[in-house]
Amino acid sequence: MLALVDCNNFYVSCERVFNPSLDGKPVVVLSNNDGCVIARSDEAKALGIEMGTPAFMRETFFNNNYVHVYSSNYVLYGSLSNRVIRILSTFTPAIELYSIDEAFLDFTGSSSFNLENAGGDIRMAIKENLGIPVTVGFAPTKTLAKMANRFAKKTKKTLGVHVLDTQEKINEILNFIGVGDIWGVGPQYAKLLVKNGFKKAIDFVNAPEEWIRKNMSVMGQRTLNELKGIACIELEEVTAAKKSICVARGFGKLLSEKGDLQEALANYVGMVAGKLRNEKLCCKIINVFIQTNTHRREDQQYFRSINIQLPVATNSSFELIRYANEALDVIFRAGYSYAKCGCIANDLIPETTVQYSMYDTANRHRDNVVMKTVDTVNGRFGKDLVRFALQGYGKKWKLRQLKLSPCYTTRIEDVLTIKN
DNA sequence: TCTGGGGTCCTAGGACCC
DNA sequence: TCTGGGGTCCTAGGACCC
Repeated sequence: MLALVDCNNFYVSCERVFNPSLDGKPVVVLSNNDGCVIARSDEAKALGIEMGTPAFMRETFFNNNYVHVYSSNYVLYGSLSNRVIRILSTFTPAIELYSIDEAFLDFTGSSSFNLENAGGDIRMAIKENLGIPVTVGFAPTKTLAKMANRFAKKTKKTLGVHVLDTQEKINEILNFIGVGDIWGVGPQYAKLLVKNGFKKAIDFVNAPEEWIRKNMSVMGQRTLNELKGIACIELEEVTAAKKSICVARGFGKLLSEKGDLQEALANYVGMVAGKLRNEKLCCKIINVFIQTNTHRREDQQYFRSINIQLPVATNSSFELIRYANEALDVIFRAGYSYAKCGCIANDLIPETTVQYSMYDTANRHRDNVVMKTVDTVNGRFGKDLVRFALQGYGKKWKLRQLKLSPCYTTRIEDVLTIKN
């Protein structure tokens, strides 16, 4: 049996841990740049606030309904996520970290104990130690465990735990859940399925396999098997090596000066390089892209990206910033209002297996020492004290984060003070 | 009349996930 | 004025090879 443990409204719950006055009130958390709603409390959902709603369109509504609005604080959420995982690890060592707020746990072989009780224990441990509410779904396959979890959240009767241990219980859910709520079926496939008469998950399960294979590729077929109880998606206890690392951001406002884009890009590339060093990886290819605001139909649109093949794989900030800047020279066109740019590192290899070149002109040993020192200094002060020239101090591109909560668990100045 | 077959690699685009 | 970011996988089509 597999369990899927999923934190309820995770980002909102994190905000509530350090601000209990938010309990029972409508709370939303916004995406980067305070763009759209990416997490909602139950009360916010009840008000009809949809996932992905642009915040600026609902500002009056938020004010009129006393909705508490927060910018996303990924440092805080990441830190609490680690603590959730630590608690989950005490229940079984067989665990896959699926996302910041979800984990699959394998209870195969422990069928002797009561799963309902085990689910209740998990919920209580995380609630009491961290103050975060979670929901647990048990089932023989990942896709069914997802479904059990979703069912537990939707019905409320289940007290946050649902176990799919008989075909009758599985059928009950398949009859209840719409195709769009199946894990692996997104909006496009949901539309296609409904158009062809498959409305509920049960219709999907009974659909002809050839039709699924033809219209939804092997992924659809896999989902079909998973729903029939045939496990096709393995538990990945070891986090797979990353295949790409990306940093891309919309700017706080539109930019048309090349210098401003250079500065933004240099900062994002610096972040990519930092992530690479963190994971002890180097990249052989970087992709740089710039784009205008696609929502503004009235504006001239421009999108362009370019791949740069590096002579020697690297994770050095100055080297990558230099290449990215050359890439920008190629793709930049004057006369557009740019809204976003980004850098993706591809073809990642471990630091230790970099193939050097006879014709290499860079002093890699020296560069590595410099980067290590920069990381140490910046790490100690918790911010980018040491910066590269192109990264500048203009910050015209900077994110809007007007409603950011403190980093309660990771920054000493932000630790809560208890009054006496 | 008849104009090969089998393979690899790369890229762009589309789907999905949280 | 303001519309997220970071990932994965699959497929089709084109270029190229012998």
